[in-house]
Amino acid sequence: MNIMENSAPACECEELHSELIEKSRERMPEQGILYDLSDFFKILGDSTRISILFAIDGEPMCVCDIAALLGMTKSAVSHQLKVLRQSNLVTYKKSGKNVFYTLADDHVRDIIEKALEHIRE
Amino acid sequence: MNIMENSAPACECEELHSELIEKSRERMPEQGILYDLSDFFKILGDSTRISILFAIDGEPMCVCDIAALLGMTKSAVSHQLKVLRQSNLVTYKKSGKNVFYTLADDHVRDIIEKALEHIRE
DNA sequence: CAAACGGTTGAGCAACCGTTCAACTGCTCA
DNA sequence: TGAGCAGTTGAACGGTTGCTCAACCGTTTG
Repeated sequence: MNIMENSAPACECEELHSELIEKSRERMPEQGILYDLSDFFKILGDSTRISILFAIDGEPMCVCDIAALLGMTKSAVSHQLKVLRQSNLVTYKKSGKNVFYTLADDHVRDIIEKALEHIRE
Repeated sequence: MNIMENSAPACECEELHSELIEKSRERMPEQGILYDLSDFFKILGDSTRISILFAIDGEPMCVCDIAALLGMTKSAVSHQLKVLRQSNLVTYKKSGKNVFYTLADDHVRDIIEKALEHIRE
């Protein structure tokens, strides 16, 4: 089932340019992809999480240090690290009492870099 | 007298690796940039808005057609278009009763493309 | 072993956000 | 000129989300 063909919350207007709509429909990625995409950006759409990613880019850091660096509680940082873990943006390595977090993926660095360019334009 | 006393919302733990923290602090972009960055990703972090961007990529579309394509009300689409307009991700051109929206920027296409690669990995 | 510390977790709360609804503007055409 | 449609807007509501707080787990150390 595709969003485009659903009958649910219908548009209340006539289809003015049905050809345009049809062409656009063919170009659209499938719904699952769109959700994955927005979910991915949702993760990056929080200043705490972005900050964490910058913090651990370069050298692994433990929760306590990240918390100190960002001026936040361990708990708040840990909650966000969980989100980043679940979306595979970070990995970790336990070492005694500490847990060191690292960027999991170079892709993410690239995307953030491109977004930085866009912002500074 | 507490050593940990500082202006920011303090972390409740000792600074275990203060050198690491200092180095990381130097690498960090300034806070304003971090906010701009997360604000940008926040815009992309919604499936409706991402869908709209895909829809109008290629050929300009009017609100009514986008609504028909996505199975949403004109109102909902218009609200999201406002967000996209305010963050300069889309531009528009009025033509009679219609308003045709277009992608404002190639940067955005690039970023979404990179994110797509990441998701499919 | 018990105390201490790093880290995680779940519940709860407040702020935020996306949709709906209703009212409105402005353009077009009969 | 006025009916009708495209589009916008603001208020309101319901779901989501990020932080706090308190309790907890696992490792280290005295």
